[in-house]
Amino acid sequence: MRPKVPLISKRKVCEVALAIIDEEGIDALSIRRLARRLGVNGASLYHHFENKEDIVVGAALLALSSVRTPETSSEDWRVWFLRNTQHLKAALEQHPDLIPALIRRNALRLGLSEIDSTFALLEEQGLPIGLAWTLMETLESFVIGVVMRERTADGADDAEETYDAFPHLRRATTERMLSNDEAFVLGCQAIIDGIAQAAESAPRRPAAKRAGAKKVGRATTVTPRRASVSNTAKTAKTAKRSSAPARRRAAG
Amino acid sequence: MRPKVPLISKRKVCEVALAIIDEEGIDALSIRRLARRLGVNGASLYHHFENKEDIVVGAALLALSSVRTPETSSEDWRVWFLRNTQHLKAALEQHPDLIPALIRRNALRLGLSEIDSTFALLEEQGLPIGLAWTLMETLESFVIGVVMRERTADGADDAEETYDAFPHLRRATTERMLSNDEAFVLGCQAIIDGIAQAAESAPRRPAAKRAGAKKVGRATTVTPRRASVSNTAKTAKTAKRSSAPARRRAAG
DNA sequence: ACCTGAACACCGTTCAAGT
DNA sequence: ACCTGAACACCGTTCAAGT
Repeated sequence: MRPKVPLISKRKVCEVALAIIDEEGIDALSIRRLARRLGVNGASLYHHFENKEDIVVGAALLALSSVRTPETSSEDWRVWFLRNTQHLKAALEQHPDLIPALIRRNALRLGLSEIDSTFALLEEQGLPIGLAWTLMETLESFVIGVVMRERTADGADDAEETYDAFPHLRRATTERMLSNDEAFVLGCQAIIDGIAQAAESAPRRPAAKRAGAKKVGRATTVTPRRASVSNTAKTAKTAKRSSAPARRRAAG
Repeated sequence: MRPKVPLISKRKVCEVALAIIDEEGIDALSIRRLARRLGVNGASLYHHFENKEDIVVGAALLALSSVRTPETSSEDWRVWFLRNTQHLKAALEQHPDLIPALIRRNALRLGLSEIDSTFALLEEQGLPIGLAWTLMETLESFVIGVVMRERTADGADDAEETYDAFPHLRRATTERMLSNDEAFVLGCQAIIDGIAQAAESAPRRPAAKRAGAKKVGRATTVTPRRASVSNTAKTAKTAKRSSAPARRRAAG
């Protein structure tokens, strides 16, 4: 039977899905379970979502909605970019199960318009626009990696005797100088400074396009490369990899 | 019936599992499918493995076996550590589906004895042992994040007109200065240099244990500014150090 | 000890049928 | 248009039974 006002709202579905994921982990999320908790039949959800992945992505977007508007203050970009990165990390840490889904759907990135205005501000503050993508993507990658790594089991090396055979390892542990948080900030800061450094040895403006082959890294002479990076680019190397499309389900 | 020589070897199972994962993705790996390809009954696998996760981890270890022995040459650690990191990235890129399993089981790390000897060499080469974990974990995290991010769908912004509304975004794309590979090396190098920098402002040896440890980072910040992220692994630099512009900290 | 078929308790998804 | 029960084609895992 059909009620005049729909029983199901996409929003509500995503909220409950997110609750299940946060409470019991993403493996506990099944269509039937989600539907039961919504007081609804599982099949009904397919009138509102394409498939389960769609629901997970919806939950993920919900989880990240708080950090999807970047703070772009009037401070130096090195400062607010670091702070934004820390916010992203904090948000991802609250829902680490969702990271793969966010990556799959490219949903980690801000919307195009936010990116555009962010890039505008970066350029205004003196960063060569040609480094904006690198800055954003590199820090995003770092955050993803750090948060994913935090989830390691880590439950094997508790034996005190384990260290006896490995004195350096023990000392590395006991004399550890940086906490995880400090290490994270150090990494972010290093990347930011690295980009800033690259900026200094780059042409101020796209005036002399070819002139800017400076060395940024030892093994990496920077050749200005403009092949549209969007989707078609990424070159053959990554294209090969990303050619794994939606898996066919009942193909067998 | 039981043959005198077991039909199933753990090794063979992991190899076939890895083949399925690489050929069709991890979602295509099911016990029944794996068993059929092995010419065996699915239930039989449970005499050799605890569960499916165990099999996946076995496949993952197989995939990483080539990079699990670090190259520790006599070069400066900044050099061989970068190279090892690149090797790890290359290995993970060949089996990105396995990264979550590797993380879950903490299998990405080297064995304890390898870590111990790696740390020994690092200390021998002058790195304060208290920074060894941070160095290793930070770069590992970065690699994980970069490889995971490479898997993004990325298929929505193909419309040429999309960029019309976002001029900065377009220019950021067309004037992009660093390729993905270059950006990766830049990030690694920046982290390595950042650690090296932290090492310089640290006590050489655990002499005054509590003396310097505290002020290394204060929740957000790591020691004095490092403006000179050296381009090359060889550091040497230092010249520009004083030119560091008054940098504000992201205090909160 | 090792392998098997059958069964258990689940899945995601589709679809004709109801209103 | 929206919801439902039933069914389809799968899952991972267990277990008594075979040898």
